[in-house]
Amino acid sequence: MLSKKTKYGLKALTFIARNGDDVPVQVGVIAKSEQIPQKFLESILLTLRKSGVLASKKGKHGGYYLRSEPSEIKMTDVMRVLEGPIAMVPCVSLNYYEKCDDCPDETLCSVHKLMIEVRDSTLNVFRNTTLADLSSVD
Amino acid sequence: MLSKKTKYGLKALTFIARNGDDVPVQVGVIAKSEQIPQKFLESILLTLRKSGVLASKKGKHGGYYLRSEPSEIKMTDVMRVLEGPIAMVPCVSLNYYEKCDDCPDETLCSVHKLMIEVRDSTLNVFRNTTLADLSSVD
DNA sequence: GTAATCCCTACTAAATTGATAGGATTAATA
DNA sequence: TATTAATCCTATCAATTTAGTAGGGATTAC
Repeated sequence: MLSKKTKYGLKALTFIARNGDDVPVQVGVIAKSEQIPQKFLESILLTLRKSGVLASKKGKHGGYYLRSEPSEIKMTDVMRVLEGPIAMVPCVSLNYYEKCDDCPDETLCSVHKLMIEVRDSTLNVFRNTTLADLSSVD
Repeated sequence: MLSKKTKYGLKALTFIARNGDDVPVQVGVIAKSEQIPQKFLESILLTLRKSGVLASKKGKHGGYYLRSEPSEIKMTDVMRVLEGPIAMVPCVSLNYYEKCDDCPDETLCSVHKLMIEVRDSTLNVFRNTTLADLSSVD
């Protein structure tokens, strides 16, 4: 299951992208429009900022804005920040690889074999989708 | 993340498939060989039996065996039983569809759009992979 | 009838998720 | 400079899910 965190994060990013990049968008505005608990959304946007996807402006008339063009923001990056590793098991993760305690030989492990396939196909989607694709109304 | 339940279930199915279909395999044998807590594995194999993937024989010299040929057991079926819906959100699930409370219009939802893609690519893997593929040693 | 095996229900500890609370910090503007 | 409106940060918490454990009942081979 997709976590609420990721769902809210994607919705918020889409909202910001659709808004255009002239002025920063406030958390409160997004929360109200997208029906997201404001405090929860605050923490989500904070992690997106810390990870470099979003930038922010503090104080009055502050808010969040995209650090790059929507077409430059890949889902691989966004999903890794919000949802964590794309691989369903650490032993097939590109960025967070970890050997299984049990598995004596990965090449013989059926789970490993299957999860490599799943990882690759999912990765293929995320690599070829940007925030611009999500934000377009087609 | 893939649950342990699914991981153990897949390993057990692979073990049974590799064993050949002449005699039933006991839970204890699988648990020992694959380093899976026996009682936990018992409950997993039970759900696989109830869902029609496995069949069992009770009593002495009993155990579990495949109900069909490995090449006939699709990962779509196995994964749905073990891990639940393949879609990451209910609003893109083929078998467990549910409308989002928030989303007024799915066609405008960016999360929906992205998750359709992910679902399709994952489904493509599971539809084209059978237990025979997992069990082969190539 | 006894041993081995699946079957079933109930319980539980730990981790994760989805928040909420309260305030500190920063910046615009009157 | 005081006020207001924002982000930023830390801590806490209830509910749910996960990953098991416990104990015994039912069935079958021998």
